[in-house]
Amino acid sequence: MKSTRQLSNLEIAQLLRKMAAAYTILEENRFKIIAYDNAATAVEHATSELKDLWDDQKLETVSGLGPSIISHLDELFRRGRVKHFEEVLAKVNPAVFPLLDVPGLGPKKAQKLVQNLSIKNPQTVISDVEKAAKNHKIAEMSDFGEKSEQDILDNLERFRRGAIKEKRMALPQADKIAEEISAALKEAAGTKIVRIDKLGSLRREVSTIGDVDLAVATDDFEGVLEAFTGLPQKTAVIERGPNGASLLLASGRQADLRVATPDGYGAMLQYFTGSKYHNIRLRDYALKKGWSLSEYGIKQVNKDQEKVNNQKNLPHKFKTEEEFYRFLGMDWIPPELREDNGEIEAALKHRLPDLVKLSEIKGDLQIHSDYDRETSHDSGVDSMEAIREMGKLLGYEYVGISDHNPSVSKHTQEQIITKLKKQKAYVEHLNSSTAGSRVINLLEVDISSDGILSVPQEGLDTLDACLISVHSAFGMGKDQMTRRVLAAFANPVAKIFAHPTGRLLGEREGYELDWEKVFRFCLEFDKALEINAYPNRLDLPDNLVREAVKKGVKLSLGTDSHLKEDMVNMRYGVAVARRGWAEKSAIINTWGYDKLITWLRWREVK
DNA sequence: GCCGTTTTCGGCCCGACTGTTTTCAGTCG
Repeated sequence: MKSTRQLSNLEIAQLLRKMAAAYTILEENRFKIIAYDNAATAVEHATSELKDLWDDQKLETVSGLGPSIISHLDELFRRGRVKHFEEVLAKVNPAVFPLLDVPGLGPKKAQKLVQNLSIKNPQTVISDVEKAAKNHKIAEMSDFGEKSEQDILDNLERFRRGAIKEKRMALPQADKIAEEISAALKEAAGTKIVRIDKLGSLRREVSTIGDVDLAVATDDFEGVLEAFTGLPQKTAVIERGPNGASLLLASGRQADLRVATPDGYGAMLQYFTGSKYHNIRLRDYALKKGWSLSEYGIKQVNKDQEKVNNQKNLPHKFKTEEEFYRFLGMDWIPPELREDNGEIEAALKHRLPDLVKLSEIKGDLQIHSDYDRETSHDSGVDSMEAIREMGKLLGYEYVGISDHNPSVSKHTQEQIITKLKKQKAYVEHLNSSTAGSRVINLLEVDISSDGILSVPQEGLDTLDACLISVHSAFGMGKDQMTRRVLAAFANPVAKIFAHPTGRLLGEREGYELDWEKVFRFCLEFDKALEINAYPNRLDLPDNLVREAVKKGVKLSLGTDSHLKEDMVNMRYGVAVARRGWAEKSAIINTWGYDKLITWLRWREVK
């Protein structure tokens, strides 16, 4: 089965959302609208490409896709278009759709605007609306006024800026801001603070973060909010309400604080940690049990609808999240799992995974040293000795030194072999003393565009093992790239595929790979995929980690440090692993030295 | 249109905020 065009999950989700918006304007049954919206969300969150699921006739395994939408998607993959969708969309003025991306404008308001202003052209609608607002045409319209006209102007302005910027931070950057603000707030508010936690995507350790959200348990809301809004890190106070406040920071980032009393803190923490989809599913479950959830606690749903007579229905309060989840009959769910990916079902059955912990990591398997400065890419700045000392400080049994391969343009094959033989002898010399962690003799080897490793076999054979990675020709198609990588990975010395998607957060999408094939290959030949903990990589991404974990593919953690101080970034690699439901057993860095070195040095018989 | 640990029919998340309203609809997170 071949479709005319590869449709990404994101494109499909956008199409479904467009349908939901169209149905909203056409005043379809509101639950049908919700169903389309939910389907869009389900597609966005799917851990596999929908096209691949369709190929395997497994679309119905995605919760949120039912028989009707699946039949439409079937048509979409077969013919590249859906007749029913086209008919529905044809009934809606196409100029509404660009407006939906403007904050504050939804389907209803967008429809009123294009209708009243007689706009038909989706290409010009944004500037047409802007012009109308400036000429005070919008304030005259019913359901709009002076204020909403100005809001539209402001939001169009934000939209223009946002369309260019809208960059989320990498997790480590957001984390650093959170640490700084927390420390300053503790300093300023002192004993008024009973507890302080991160919230939102930051607490769930998502790889990219929008705003920095914090929670404080206190009996003195005023005092804490006063301290927060007075922090010297701020450039402006954006908002200040009774239960929270928002600051603009010098970096242009926003920091939000929510406060709650200690006896109700658990429910608030749970609510604002999200994710939205986790909470929706949780409330849906609770509702069926007769409970209604909110940031203030859990209260009984009044079946008889007579809430008027029942003003005493105050919520149960929860000091901790553990109590909150226990009340619902489930285990406490680690924040990293709260994405509505099956964690609620697992928590009910008491079968949540025992997620890998930083303390279980016994070494770092990608570090660059200054041993050889004529490498194909950046060398590190610290010596192997300094790195192994740092390893010892972090409690590691071993450190994997994985410098880039010697530059091919600056060396002959013979010179590369000679260098690597020397390196091997040097590592052996280091390991003859017990000054720090054991050094593992690795190398990060470039995969050339034709799938050949940039080091001759005799050089590779001096190593304990090598990591392989793509550092050039990113633009090739999925099939060609998969062949390239697997050709290189077939070398018995190649044990770990480093930063496998090649993405750089906020800078570059990864290249495309046929993940089913890569996973199968790893299982068949006993290879590992890296979770690279470098701040702007965090690669493998969490959704692919989840797939790898499900299939039993081994994972390797490496910080890709070029400075020994960066080795502390290991915690972010662990965060990605945890978001992918990885237990200790999935990660080769949790093995002791003997087991690991045996695995690395093992060469399959060809 | 989707879904099932009280339902294959009868439900479908919660609260805040905003602006334009005389009691609520739309949007957001």
